[in-house]
Amino acid sequence: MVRVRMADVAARAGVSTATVSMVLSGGKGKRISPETQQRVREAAEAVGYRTNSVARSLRTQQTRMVGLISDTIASTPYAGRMLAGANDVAREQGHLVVLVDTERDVEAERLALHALTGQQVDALIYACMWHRVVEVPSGLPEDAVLLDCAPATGARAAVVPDERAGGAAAVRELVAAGHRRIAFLDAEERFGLVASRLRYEGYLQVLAEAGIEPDPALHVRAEPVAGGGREAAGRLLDLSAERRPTAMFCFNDRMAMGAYAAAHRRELSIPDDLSIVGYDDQQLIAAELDPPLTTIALPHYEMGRWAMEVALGVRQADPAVPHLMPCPIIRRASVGPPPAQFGD
Amino acid sequence: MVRVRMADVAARAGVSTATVSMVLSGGKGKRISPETQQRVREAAEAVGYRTNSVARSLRTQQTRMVGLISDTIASTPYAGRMLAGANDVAREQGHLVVLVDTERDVEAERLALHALTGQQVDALIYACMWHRVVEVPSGLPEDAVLLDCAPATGARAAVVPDERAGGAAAVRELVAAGHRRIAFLDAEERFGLVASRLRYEGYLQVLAEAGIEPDPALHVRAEPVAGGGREAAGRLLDLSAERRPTAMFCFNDRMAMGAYAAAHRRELSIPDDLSIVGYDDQQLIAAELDPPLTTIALPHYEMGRWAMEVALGVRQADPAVPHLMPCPIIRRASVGPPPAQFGD
DNA sequence: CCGGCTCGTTTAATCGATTAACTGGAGGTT
DNA sequence: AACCTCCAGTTAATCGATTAAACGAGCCGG
Repeated sequence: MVRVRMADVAARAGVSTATVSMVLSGGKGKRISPETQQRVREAAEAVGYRTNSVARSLRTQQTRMVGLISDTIASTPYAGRMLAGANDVAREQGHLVVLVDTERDVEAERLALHALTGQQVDALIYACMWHRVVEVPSGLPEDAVLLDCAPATGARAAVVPDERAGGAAAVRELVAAGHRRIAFLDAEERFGLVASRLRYEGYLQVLAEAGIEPDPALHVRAEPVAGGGREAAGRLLDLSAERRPTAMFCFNDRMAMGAYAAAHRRELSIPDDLSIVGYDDQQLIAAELDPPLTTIALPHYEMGRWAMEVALGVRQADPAVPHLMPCPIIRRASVGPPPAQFGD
Repeated sequence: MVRVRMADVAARAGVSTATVSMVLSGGKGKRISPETQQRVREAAEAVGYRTNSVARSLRTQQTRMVGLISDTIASTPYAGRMLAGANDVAREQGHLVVLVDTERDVEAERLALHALTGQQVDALIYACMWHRVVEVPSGLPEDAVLLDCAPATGARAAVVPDERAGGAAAVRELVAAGHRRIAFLDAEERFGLVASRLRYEGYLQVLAEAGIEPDPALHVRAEPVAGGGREAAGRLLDLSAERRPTAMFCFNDRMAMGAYAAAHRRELSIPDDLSIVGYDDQQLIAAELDPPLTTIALPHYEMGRWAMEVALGVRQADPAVPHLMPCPIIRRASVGPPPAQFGD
């Protein structure tokens, strides 16, 4: 590939490189006569000139690149939406995203940080692929933005889903449908999920608002996968009629998928006999269950956007406290009124 | 952030920048005395020097960055595995990945190409998030690698899944279990899926090998989602006993999920009454169905690796024909022998 | 004692664009 | 006529590293 330099354009247009630069890099500074501009542009077009951003970056000290360090691109299907949000904003702002996946390896993280700062990126985003509290790696610049994680110590611009409000919305949906015996199929504590505690808080809050005494027997824990959900839902459905829940709020859509299986196995129909709300709005699951699952969406795309907007200075952020991104409820068909014998 | 230049290190070590450069950029060319090397390294460490790769890139004409243009990061959960494969190789080779998502917009594609070539990336990968034939965008360098797509015209290094072999493996698994009436739940033609045709070819090939006359009634098409699978599977299961299939090969795991639902609704047990094989090994679906789904995995990670290896010259590729990456079968629990009355 | 050879290091050109400072000439003012 | 002001563009320094070529000191052989 032949590289065309600015000098080549200048020569062809019969002007200096300075003139070419001024014409091509927008109308700042001195004004160049329209004829000359025209001539330069034609020359550039003719020789197929493309400005070399490495050289420009060296001179201007900005690369129009943003580093995105993430712990794992691979293992979750959420990643895409978050990247998409970040990427969209980057493009809108004329920036490129440089992606590094550290696979949760501290050494890899250090190297990535070196590589990116060496690369003179204009901004940095540190992303987790599921909501958690992180020890900020040393060497992470002050103005880096945390995406889907909150700093264990210190103040940093950060954005996380508003899990508490999401949990509340889920339960509120069930309360509104008339349910009073609402179970929470939670993740086991050993997974140490921030989301687990917060969604539970939302659950309790709405029960309190509705004047429903929480029944500890309805807060069950299992592994947050389909199998765990099936097993936990099974236990609940095998309770005596008066103790059995008429609705379940599941920690995630996979558990909800398991709850569907448990209900079907017992010939219970959703939502006639049992209402279910999930969490995550997992692509290819939630919408495809039968009936489609009412669930709370994680705002990955929006968080990705937010982080990139803050990183590029398009939006201000208060570093003192993580920004809470709302988790909208996605109403589908898994919630209905409780069965008649439980109605009012 | 104070920027430390090589000159600062040189000053502190009492040598020239040339010496610092030679010490720091590996032991090529002239040899520097061990004492000086030591001194330089200490100085660099002391002032916290980090080489400015923009400057280096300008001089050496290589950026150690690889551009990855993809049509949609967002809409599929596969993307992650492909990125992960590419990213891993890039890291092994000391390169960074610059990601651009064009969202299938031709204009965005053109801009991305400009941005990346302007950025002087050392290599380019053009990725699709599902297997298809693409019109290679004009301006894509000759040595760019195509990932999960084949060029409509011209010869390019490219890698795609071996769908035909995958389809064959799926059907062979069923034949081996003793099935003779094997349905193919295909995607509708209007989606124009390359994979559809190839998997069907694999299906036919294995039937032929096994001496089974293909029954056109067992090749049904539907929308390739759970609902389509449910409906198509339902139609097949409602056939008379002697026409009904004992096994189904589904175009993808979502359709398989629908087939499960159809079977359950008819009180058929998997795999006792019906065997099912899917395709994609979709995370969070295949393994979580009950029983876990036997399926064919799309080798996204491996294709990502392959593309990056070719892009970086670690591996040679024949541009004349796309490289076919094997799709391994993932055996779980949805395949068994046909029901007794159909056995031999 | 001098030319030649190593060895370790420095000098200086270079990559390609940006931009502050300057220039030369047209036109205006007093 | 002398001086100022614009205008349209040029000159040259600069960003920070790499590297071919040059350099000087020490050593050896004749």
